[in-house]
Amino acid sequence: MGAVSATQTRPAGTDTRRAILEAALDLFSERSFDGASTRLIAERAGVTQPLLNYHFAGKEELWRAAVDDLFDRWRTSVQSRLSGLRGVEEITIAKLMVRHFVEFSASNPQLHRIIMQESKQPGPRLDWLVDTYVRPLYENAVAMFERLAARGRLAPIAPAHLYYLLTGAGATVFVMAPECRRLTGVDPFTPEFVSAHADLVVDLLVRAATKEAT
Amino acid sequence: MGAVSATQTRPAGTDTRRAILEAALDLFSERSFDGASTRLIAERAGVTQPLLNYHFAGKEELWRAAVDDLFDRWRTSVQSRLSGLRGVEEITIAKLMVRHFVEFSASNPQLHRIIMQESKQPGPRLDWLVDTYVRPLYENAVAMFERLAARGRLAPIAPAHLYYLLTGAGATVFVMAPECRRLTGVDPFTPEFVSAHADLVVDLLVRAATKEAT
DNA sequence: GTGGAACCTGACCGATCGATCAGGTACTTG
DNA sequence: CAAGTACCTGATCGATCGGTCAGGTTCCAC
Repeated sequence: MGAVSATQTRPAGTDTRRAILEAALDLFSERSFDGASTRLIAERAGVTQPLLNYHFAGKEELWRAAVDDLFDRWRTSVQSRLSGLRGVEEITIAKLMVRHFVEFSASNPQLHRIIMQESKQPGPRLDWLVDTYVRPLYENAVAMFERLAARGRLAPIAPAHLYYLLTGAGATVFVMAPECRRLTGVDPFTPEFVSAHADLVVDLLVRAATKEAT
Repeated sequence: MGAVSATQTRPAGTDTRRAILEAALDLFSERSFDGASTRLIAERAGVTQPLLNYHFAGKEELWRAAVDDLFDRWRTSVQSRLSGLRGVEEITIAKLMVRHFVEFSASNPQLHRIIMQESKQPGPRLDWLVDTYVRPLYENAVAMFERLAARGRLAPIAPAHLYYLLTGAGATVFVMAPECRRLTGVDPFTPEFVSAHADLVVDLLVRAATKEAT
C-alpha cells in the first residue's frame, strides 16, 4: 500500500544503515554511551530495535561505526580544504585550519561531544578513540605548531597547553549550544556567530605567536 | 564488633551523607546522570543502595544535592579569594578571577564535567542548573567584562563569545584529563601545569583587551 | 517456478535499573 | 527499664536494559 519510493531495487538496507548511524551519533553524543538506549536509537531511526543487532554486532560496535563515520567526515572535509594550498605560507595554512576546525565543530558538534564524554574517564572506548583517531589529529596539530615555531612565528608553548587551549576555546560553545541558547538567548549555530567565534580563535593563535610576558 | 571510631555519639549519618554526596559527584560527573547507577554510587560510598533513598528523596534529588554541594565550594572559594581586594584595580581583579577559575577547574573538574554533560541537550536538569547556578555566574562574568570595557581595557567583544572562549580554554583540559594523560603523557593536575595553563588563559584575556584587526 | 540470500519484525531471555518496605540496631529521652 | 527516634539493611517490586531467535517478506539468480 501507499506510494513506493523510486529505486527501491536493492540498496534498501544501505539507507537504513545510514539512518541508524545518524540516529546513533546524535543520541550517543547528547546522552552518552550509557544514556542512549538501543530502543531509543531505533525509534529515532524509524526502525525496530532488533534491526540494530542485524546491521551491527552490538551496541559497542554500533558506537564504533558511528564514530568511524564521524571522523570520516572530518578527514574528507580537511582534505578538500587543504587541496590546492601547496606553497601557501605556513601561518596562513594554520589560520585556515583553525578556522576550519571551528566551522566543523559548529556543523558537527557531535565530534567534541563524544570525545569529551569518553575523555572524562579511562576505559577501552577512550583507549580506542585516542589510539585510532585523536592521536593522529593531535600529532598533526603538534607538527603544525612546530612548523610555525621553526619559522619564528610561535612562542615555545608546550603543545599540550596550546592544543587544549585552541580546541577548548573553539568547540566548547557548540558542544554546549543548548545551554548557550538558554543562558544568553543567542543561537551559536548562526553563520554570523560561527564566523565571529572563528575570528576570535584565529586571533588567539596569532597572538600566541607574538608572546611576551604578562 | 571491632574498634569504634571516636565521637560516634550522634553525627554518624552526617558523615555517611557526605560520603554519598562525594561518590555521587564523582560518578555523575564522570559517567553522566544515566550512566551512574545508584548501586555504583552506594558501593563507592561504602554503603548499601537503599540508604541513598533514606538520605535523599530519589536519584534526581541526589543529583541536585551533589550539584548544590559543588557550587557551594565554588561560592565560598570565590568569596575568600575576593576578600580584602576592595579598591584594587579592575584589571587586576579580573586577572585574579580568571586565574582562580582555572585553578578551581583543576581542583574540581566535576564542575565543568557536569555542566557540559547537561548542557548538551535541553531538559529539566539543564533548566534548573542554568537558572539556579550558571546564570548568576554568567552575569558576574558579563559585569566584569563591562567594567573592563568601561575603563577602555577591553574591546567590544560580545559577552557570549568571551565567556565560552575563556571557560572553554580554561576548563577543557581538566575535564578531559584522562585523555590528556593518555594522549600527551602529561598529567594536567600537577601544580606546574595548572599554573602554566592559568598564565595562558589570563594572557588570553589581557590580549583581548588590546584587540585590533586580525 | 524454485532456492537462497538480504532485510526486517514480534516475542522473549536474563540482567540490571530506581525504588519500596518490613524489620533490625543503636542511641537518646523520659 | 520502656518508648521513641535516627540510621541502616536484605528482600523484592515492576520497568527497562542489551541481546537472541524463529519466522516472515522481498528480491535476484538459476
